[in-house]
Amino acid sequence: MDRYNFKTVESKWQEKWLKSKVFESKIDKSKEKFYCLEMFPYPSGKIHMGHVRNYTIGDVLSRYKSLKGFNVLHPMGWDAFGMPAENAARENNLDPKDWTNKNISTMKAQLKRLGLSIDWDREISTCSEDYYKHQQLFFLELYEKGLVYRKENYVNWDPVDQTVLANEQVIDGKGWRSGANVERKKLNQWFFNISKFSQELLDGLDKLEQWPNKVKIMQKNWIGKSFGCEIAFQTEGDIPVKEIKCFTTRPDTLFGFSFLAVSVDHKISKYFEKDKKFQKFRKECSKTGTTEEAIAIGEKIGFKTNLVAINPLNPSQKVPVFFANFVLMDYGFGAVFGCPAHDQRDFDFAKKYDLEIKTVVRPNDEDDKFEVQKEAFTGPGVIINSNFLNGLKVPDESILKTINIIEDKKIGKKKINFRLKDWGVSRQRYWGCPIPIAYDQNGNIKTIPKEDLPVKLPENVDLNSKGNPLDSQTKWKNIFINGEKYTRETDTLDTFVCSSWYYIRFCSPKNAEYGFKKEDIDYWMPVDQYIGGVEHAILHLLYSRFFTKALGYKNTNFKFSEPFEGLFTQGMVCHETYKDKNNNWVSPDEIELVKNEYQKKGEPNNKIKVGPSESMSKSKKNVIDPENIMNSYGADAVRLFILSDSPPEKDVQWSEQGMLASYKFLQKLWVLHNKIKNKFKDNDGKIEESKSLENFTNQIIKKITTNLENFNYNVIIANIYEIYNFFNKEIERKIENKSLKECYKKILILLTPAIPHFASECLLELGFTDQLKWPNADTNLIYENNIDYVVQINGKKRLILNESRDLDQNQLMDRIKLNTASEKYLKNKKIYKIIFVKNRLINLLVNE
RNA sequence: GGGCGAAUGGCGGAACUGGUAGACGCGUUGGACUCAAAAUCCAAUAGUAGCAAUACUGUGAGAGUUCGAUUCUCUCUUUGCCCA
Repeated sequence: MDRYNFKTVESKWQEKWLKSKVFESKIDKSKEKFYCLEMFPYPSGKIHMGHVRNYTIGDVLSRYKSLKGFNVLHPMGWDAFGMPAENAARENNLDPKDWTNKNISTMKAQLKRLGLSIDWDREISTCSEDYYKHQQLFFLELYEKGLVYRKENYVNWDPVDQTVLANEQVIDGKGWRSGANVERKKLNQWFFNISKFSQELLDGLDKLEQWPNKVKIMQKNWIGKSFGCEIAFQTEGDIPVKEIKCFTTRPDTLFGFSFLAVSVDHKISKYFEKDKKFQKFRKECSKTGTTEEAIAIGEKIGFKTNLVAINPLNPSQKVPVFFANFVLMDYGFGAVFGCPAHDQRDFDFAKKYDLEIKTVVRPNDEDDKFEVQKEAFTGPGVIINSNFLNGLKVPDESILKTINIIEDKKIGKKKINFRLKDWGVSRQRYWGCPIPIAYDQNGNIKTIPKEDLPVKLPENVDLNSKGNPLDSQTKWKNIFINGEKYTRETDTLDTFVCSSWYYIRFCSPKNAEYGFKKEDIDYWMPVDQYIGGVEHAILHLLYSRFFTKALGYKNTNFKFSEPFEGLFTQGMVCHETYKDKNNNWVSPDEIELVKNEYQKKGEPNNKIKVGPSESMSKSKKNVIDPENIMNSYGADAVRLFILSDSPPEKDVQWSEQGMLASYKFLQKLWVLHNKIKNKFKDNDGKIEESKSLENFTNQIIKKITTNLENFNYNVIIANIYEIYNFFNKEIERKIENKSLKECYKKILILLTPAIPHFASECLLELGFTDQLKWPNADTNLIYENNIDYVVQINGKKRLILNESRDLDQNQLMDRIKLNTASEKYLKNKKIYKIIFVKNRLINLLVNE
């Protein structure tokens, strides 16, 4: 008997699948569709284990749904624009396009080797003109709908990458890619008006029942709806400003007012521009980033003006007006009133500048003499020291009533504020989608005529120039439209724009006229199951939701409002980290185990320190290359291992031993398969002996089906091991041939989603070449006539009785009394209560 | 500081709507095969006591609800993620 040769089997099936186009998807209205999508990869060079995990999970689902009779769409493409291409091209003196396309072909071959059930006819790449020309058209359509605009704005500037970063691309005040300290800079930028959809994006979350709750909560927090009111404060001073508007969520603390703080970018700053001290202060402020986090952590500093603001509820009170670094122009009106007793930031500020701290809220369990001491009190309680507001319950009653009073007095009004800001999409980079805009001599915006699309990226661009390489492309930049001279926009679009609609393009990947065909998206959209990393929980998913809504805006033909019906976020692939005696990271294949201790290969005195298991990353060198693993063990074994060790939503720990075990298991399974194959030649089976086989088969069908439906893919692998253990014993007995054949065929179909090459080969060997269907569990065959009844005495398990099913309480009691083992528990004792659960257990409560 | 989640053998992890805790795998130990090793196969494997049948303890800690709690409620500890 041969060993299982994964090399020939796997490549044979991969060719076969490709040739017979089994994964090609066409609209078929007689069938229910299932659109399964995994987040498409960035073509960075080679696939990594994270991809293997992500796409294996998606493949298991696609294959399962397919066998279930769904018309499955399972496409793949490339998120091909972006900075790594530009950087790599610069370092190696290449064209980003060549670099990217080379990576794509490498990675495509690797994905094919994994045996994924992908419809490669639908492959798309965001850097191809066929893709981005439609994106440019969408841009113009959104511009016409008023959802795109240009404005001058402070931006997060990455001085290393020489580009603008969105707030969410700034982490700890540093650029998410370069790690450089982010600066503030004023630039003209293109924006998508995502904030117009704030409420809709928030409401839409409630309907996404198949999304993980934590992702919905993250998005909700990101959108950040807050309810409060705007208040106009009258001001006095020697500059011509009579009023400053503030937004607040705590108008009820207005009697605790002790200063008013405005952003350095507030319009009143123009009266201070000549002041040297103010200039210095402003510079100081620009050092702190613009993120909320940077502001919260950073020191609160202020610049006192000679203005005073009047408390509208208490006109005799006048307080100083400050410029302060913790107030952002983006939030509300760029001005807040300070109530130190009940806001920690204000409290810190007041301590520093020696301002009054007046307590106006007391906790429920304190009396009216309560005073804020070391920190602000922000909890619920009762309003005090506030004249006509006294006694109101904080927060609900007090806020609503105060807003009513403020509205009555006409000093402000109710207002809802969102934290979500418009999406800045301009990037000063070459390798991105060109923005289809030009400017006339006076700088007025001119849209590129639609018939002139796409605006192609120029080729042979010098990437070594500082800043945006497109700036120096004069030939490309200067154009004529209708005989008039214009200059092209040189910014390109954030690559998040490309990934915000690719799921739509997959429905009509070759449609030349437009980004999609209505017929196609009406059938395929929305995506039934989207699978990817949780790191995209906010940005990519929010942008995609926005893009769908923007395309549907003022467009009655657009039928869906949410792109992803179901979302699954998988965990990361981790590996132990290693450091040598010099504290340098060492990769797993550079070390060896000698006498229970790790050392660097061939260097007995270079001991290795084993660090915690962390997400695989090149910088920590704890990476396992999927290609090597596939060469040694084959695709099915890798799939088996990556699914087996942890639930898919949690991190999985890569283990060489586990990987090897999966490989060995397939060999064992192959031996078993051959035993079964030989058994078919015998004909002396008996019908009675096939009962347990049928019972087991139907039970395992039920288990695997439920586990597939619930994404318990690690348990499915355990179920497959159970199959092996059972059949390996059962095969030694005499089983009726017909029954064995039927059951085993079903079993092999169950194996198909996880280990498709192996299962297909086994099915073919036994001549099961008809259209395969997912088996249904026959519940009649699952129920056994005998049940293991659990007998508890005073809640403790004492006996297990195997008796016929459907016994009632009295019948079961009789059996217990007949059982000699029960005697010692029941002799001389009085049963005062019996709890009986049919076909399961009986609990006898006895007195001593 | 706020929100969400997690905690089960040496390890990764199972356990349906509250009903036999530890499925399945790794590792470990013993055995078979072998000159030997690897591979393979068989067996054992939560802890304590016992030759054994068996008994007691046991799902981060403490309380509560219940005939019965890994599962529900409260408090706490540790930890992860997100936001501030």
